[in-house]
Amino acid sequence: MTDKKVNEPTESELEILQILWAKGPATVRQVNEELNINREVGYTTTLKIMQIMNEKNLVTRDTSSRTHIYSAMVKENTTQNNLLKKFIDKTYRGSAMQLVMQALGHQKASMSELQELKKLIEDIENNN
Amino acid sequence: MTDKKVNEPTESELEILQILWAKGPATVRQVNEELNINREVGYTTTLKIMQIMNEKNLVTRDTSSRTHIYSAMVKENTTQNNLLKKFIDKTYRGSAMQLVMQALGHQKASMSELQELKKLIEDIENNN
DNA sequence: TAGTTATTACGATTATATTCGTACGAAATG
DNA sequence: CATTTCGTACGAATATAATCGTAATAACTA
Repeated sequence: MTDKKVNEPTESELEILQILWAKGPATVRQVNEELNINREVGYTTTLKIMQIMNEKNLVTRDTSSRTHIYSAMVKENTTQNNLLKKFIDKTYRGSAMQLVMQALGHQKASMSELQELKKLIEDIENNN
Repeated sequence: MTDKKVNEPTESELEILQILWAKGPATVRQVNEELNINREVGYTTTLKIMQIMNEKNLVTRDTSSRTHIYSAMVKENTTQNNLLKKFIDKTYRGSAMQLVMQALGHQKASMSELQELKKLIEDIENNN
């Protein structure tokens, strides 16, 4: 058991990860400005959270120049999957299918998305 | 705007709702015993949370006898949908389809479930 | 009926996440 | 070079959720 425990990001941390995933490596200021599009957040607040994220190894930072550059250390896909698993357990008592059914009602899917989805289902059927 | 703000249950509250949804109306003791199957929780802890849930109108209680009987006031479906919407926004930047795709990888679906799912997709296609 | 047990109410404590103020120093600017 | 601006570090304050201890009293039991 030398594996590090999986550190789930908190809500604020996830918000910051989203920005880093979308924009790539960024400074605290850049992230903070991005956050402030939606809601008011103080600069040192963002800084502090990103420092904590660094301790948790959710991000790394390049400290070679005075202005540090932060990069996501966890992958979007992996993070989503971890959160999804937990969410399914807590909210759907483990039934992924039930979640899928409800989620389909949640958004108008494009034809191509539906095609893709059908193909995915075919694949699953064939492996059964 | 006379509508009450939607009160999302916290994690502990959701856990208790799950029990009430599954078992129907129950006493604090019954809920607490159920919770203790998985992890240790003090009786007064459960009591306190259920009292808070009552204030939030997540549950009602029959106080006609000394031992109060609690019932869920919110529907499982509605609660799941509210939480799902928020989850999709926060974790999948609003893309329900992406969540669906990932969720399908999360559980072996039975043939009948897959049938049901395909039917649902057909329906969506026809309404497009 | 005396003592034990069960139940509620409620405040206090603990845990965790979020927010922010302040200090300190580096860099830029006039 | 003095002053202002920008950046990090860090502790403290605040917010919210979760846990529990204690008091009061109703109900049960020997």
